Amino acid sequence: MVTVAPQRLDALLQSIAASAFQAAFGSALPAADFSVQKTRREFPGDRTVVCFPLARHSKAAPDATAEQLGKAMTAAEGPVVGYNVVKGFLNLELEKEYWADWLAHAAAEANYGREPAGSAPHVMVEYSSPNTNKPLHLGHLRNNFLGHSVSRILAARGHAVTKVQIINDRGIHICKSMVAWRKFGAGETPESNGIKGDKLVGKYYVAFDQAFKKEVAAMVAAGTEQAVAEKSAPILLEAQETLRLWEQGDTDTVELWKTMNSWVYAGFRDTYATMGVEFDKLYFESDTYLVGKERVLEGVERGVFERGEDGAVWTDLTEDGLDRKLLLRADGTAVYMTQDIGTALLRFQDFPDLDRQVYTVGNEQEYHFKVLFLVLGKLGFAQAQRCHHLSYGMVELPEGKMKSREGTVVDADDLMREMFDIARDIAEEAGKLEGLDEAARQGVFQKVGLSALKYFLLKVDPKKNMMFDPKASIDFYGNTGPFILFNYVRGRSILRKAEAAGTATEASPSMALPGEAEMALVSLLHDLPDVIEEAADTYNPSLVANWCYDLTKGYSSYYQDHPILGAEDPDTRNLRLVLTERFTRTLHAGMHLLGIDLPERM
RNA sequence: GGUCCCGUAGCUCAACUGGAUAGAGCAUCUGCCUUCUAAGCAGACGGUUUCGGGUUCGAGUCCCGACGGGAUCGCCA
Repeated sequence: MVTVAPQRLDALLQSIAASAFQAAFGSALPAADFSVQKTRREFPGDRTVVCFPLARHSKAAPDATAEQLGKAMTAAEGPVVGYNVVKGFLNLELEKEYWADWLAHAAAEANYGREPAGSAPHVMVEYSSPNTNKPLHLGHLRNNFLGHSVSRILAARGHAVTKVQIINDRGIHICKSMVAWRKFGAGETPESNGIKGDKLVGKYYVAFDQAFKKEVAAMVAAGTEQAVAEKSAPILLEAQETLRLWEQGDTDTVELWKTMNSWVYAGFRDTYATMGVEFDKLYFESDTYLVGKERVLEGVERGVFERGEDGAVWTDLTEDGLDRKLLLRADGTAVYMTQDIGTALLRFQDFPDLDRQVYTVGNEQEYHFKVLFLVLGKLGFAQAQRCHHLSYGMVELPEGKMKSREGTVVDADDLMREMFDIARDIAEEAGKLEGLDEAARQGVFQKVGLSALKYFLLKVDPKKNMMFDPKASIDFYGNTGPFILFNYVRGRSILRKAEAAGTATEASPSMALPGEAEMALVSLLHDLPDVIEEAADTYNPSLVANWCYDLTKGYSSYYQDHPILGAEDPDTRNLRLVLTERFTRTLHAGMHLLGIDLPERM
C-alpha cells in the first residue's frame, strides 16, 4: 500500500504534472497552471487535467499534449497508474490502494476536514440583532441560521470565533410599547397571563399603532391635514416625551423600560434555545450609542470628520464613490450610524486580537455597511478592510414581502412548533419510535423538524432572495433535512448492529479495494476539506448544505443495492462497514457546520 | 435617474478559480418492501440557461447593450 501524502490529492497531482510536463516538453510551468478536476462519471478515471491551456507551452496539439503528459505522469512516482485522453482532457486513473489507504487512515482522523483550532485569526460574527418591540420571525431564522453556521464554518477553518449580537433596546419603538402598555395594559405581565414576554411587548406595539391610527383618523375628520395629524397625534407626542425622559434618566421611565426589555429577552432566550443557536456575548445599543458619540466627536477634533454650520457632524465619502453621510445630528443625538461605530469600537476594545468582524444583516443595509467600514478605516482601524457584511436576501412569501399590517408575518415560534408537529405526525404514522419514552420521542421530533427548517433556509445561496410558501410548507421528503437525517440514522443503525455482533467497523488489512460504486462515495467524502475552505472564504453555508445532500444521496443509492451486513464475503463487508462509518461521521461533521443535530433513530 | 444584486425545467433550487452531453427535489407517469429504517431506490417526462452582441480552443459563468424582478440612494432603524 502507498502512504497517503500529507498534501491534498489535487496539489499532489499538480506537482506530479508539473515535473512530468517539464520532463516531456522541457518547459517549466508553475504547478498551479495545471487545472485538476474530478473526472466526469461517463469517463474512466478519477481526476482530469485540462490540457487546452497547456498546448501553447508544449507546442503540440491538446490531444498530443495530453497523451505525452499522461504517459509521463503514469511513469512518475505516485498514485497515477493509467490514463486516457478524450478531446484534450487527460483522465488519470489512480491506484485503488491509494483510495483504500485514504479511506482507512486519512478519512478516519477525528478532525478530518478541520484545521487546528487557533491556526487562523480571531473573528467576531454578529447575527440575529433584533429590535425589542417584536417577536422573531422567519427572516430572523434565516439570519440566525446563517450567522450560526458561518461561525462554525470559520471555526472549522481554525479561526477563534466569538459569536455576538447587538440588541436594539433603545429608541422610539420600545417607547411606543411602553406608552401603550401604560394606557391599555392594566398591569398585565408575562407571569400574570402566561404570554411569552416578546409576544406581550409585541402586542402593545401593535396596540400603539392602532391607537395612533385612530387618533390620526379622528383629527383628519375634524379638519386636520393628514401629514400634520401623523406628526402631532397625542399618543405619538407621548412616546416622544417618553424617549426624552428615558434619555434624561427619569427613574420611572427607566424602570419600566428595564422591565419590558427583560420580558422580551426572556422570550428571545426561549426562542434561541429552541432554535439551537447561542451567543458568547451580547451588546446592547443602550450601552454603545454614547461611545459612538464620543468617538465621532474625537474624529471631528482629529479632522477626519466635518462639522456643519448647524453643528451636525458629517463624513465626506465622495472620494470613495459614495456620498456625504451624517454621523451626529445638530442637537448632538445619535443616529443609527453613530451607534454602530460605537459598537464596533467597543468590540475592538473588548477583544484586542480581533482580526475582523462579520455582520449578518439583510441586503437592504449594504450601503450602510460600506459606509461603516470606510468610517472605521478613517478612524484608524486597519481591521476595517477585512470586515465583512454577510448580506443575505429576503425570504419572500408568494404574495411578496411579509407585512405585519396584513398579518402575513411568519412567527418563528409558530413555525418551529409546526415543524415539530409534522415530524411527529410522520413518525407516528410510520411507527418507528416504539420503545422510546415521550421525552426521547420529543427530542427526535425537534431534531427532525429543525433539520427541515434549517436545511431549507441554508441550502440557498445567502445572497439570493428565496421563496417560502406557507401553504406548501416545508417538505420532509426529497432534497430536505429529514432525508439527510434518515440516511444517517440508517447508517448508524447498521453500525450499531455490527458492533453488537462484534464485527469490526474499522479497516482490516485485508479490506476489499473500493470498486466503481464505492469510488463515487469515496470521492465525495474526499471533498469535505475543499468544501469547508470554499464555504469559509465566501461565507456561504449553502455549499456545505449541498455537499451534505450530495453525499447522502450517494450513500442512499449505494445502500439500496449493496447489502452491508449481508455482504458476500468478510472483506467486502469490511469495506462497506468502513464506508458506512466514514459516511456517518463525515456527514455528522458537515451537518454540525450547519448547526443541525442528528438523531440516532427516527 | 445613479449604484448594487438577481434572472437556469411548470414550481423551488444546484452547477468549484471559464471546461466534456447544464443537475437535484417537487409535480405527473412506471416499476421495486417475507431481506441492514420505503422520510427510500431505479426509470420516464421536462432546457434556445430572459434576449442580442462580444472575448476564446471552450461561456449558465467574463465584457457591452436591452428587457424583467428586487434593494438602496433619510437628521428611520
